Amino acid sequence: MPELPEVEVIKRSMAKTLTGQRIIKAERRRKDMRYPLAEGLEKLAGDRFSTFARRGKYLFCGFRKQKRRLVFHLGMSGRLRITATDLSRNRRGELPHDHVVFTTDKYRLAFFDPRRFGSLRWEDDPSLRASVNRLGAEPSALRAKTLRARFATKKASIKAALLDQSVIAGLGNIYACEALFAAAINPQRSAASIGEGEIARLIRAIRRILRRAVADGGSTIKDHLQPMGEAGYFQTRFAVYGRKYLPCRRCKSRIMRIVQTGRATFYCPKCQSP
DNA sequence: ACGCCCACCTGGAGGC
DNA sequence: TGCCTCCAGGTGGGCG
Repeated sequence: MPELPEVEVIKRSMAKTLTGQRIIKAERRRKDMRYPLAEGLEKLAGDRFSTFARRGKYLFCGFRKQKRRLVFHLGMSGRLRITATDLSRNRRGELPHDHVVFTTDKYRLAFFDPRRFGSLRWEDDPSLRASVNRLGAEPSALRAKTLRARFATKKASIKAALLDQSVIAGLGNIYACEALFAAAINPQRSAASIGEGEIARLIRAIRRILRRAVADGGSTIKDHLQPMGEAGYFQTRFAVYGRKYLPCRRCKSRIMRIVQTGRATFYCPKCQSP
């Protein structure tokens, strides 16, 4: 589910609602996720939520007393849900897939993830640190020169390069497709073939798309909801993603769907001609 | 060393 | 209604 804009929207909502909230209870309901869920959450009882930060698709959550931050990754289907009460529970008293639940004076925060590709680890967890250390530049900090140098040695397609988190942190399948359309670059071109002017255009396109997506609350296709339950609306503005055979918004050609490195790529063959 | 395939899971959609 | 197949906003281990 969540790429950079969704994680950013979730982070802002959590910061607004949870900062300073006193934790009454933090419990792990299930630990057999892709990575074992952080241990020792019960020590957070009596502590308070303090800071919220994002790096790539990782969400960092800091506390007043506990030195280490907790780090969420939402995988494909992860959500963070804030409810005022426990009304969200079913007859048996639980929502299935609420793998971690924080209870504060006012709220219940649940880490919900049916597919269990997500993770919740302490920031000093070796596997988490390795992943975060590998991350490339935040889109806001991208420099044309360094990006071009990075692409120059790649044999993969530009689409695959944009999904490589060690090059740019935070882009996923939706926003990679949308950025390539906005920059009028064919997704099958090799990363190394992207020229100076195109790199500059691509960086501007990435920033513009991400900024608009955040402003729209992210993209809600099936899973993503903001913590308080609101949908995102950027999906209504998709130029190509999920629009196979629909007319291009710019030139009316049919949008095509191909598969690159196992992922669907949507593009306009005319606007993004090779 | 890099690029690609695949597994890791669940659930929704669509076909029959 | 049910059953089957395909598909999905990500990541990393393993293999060529």
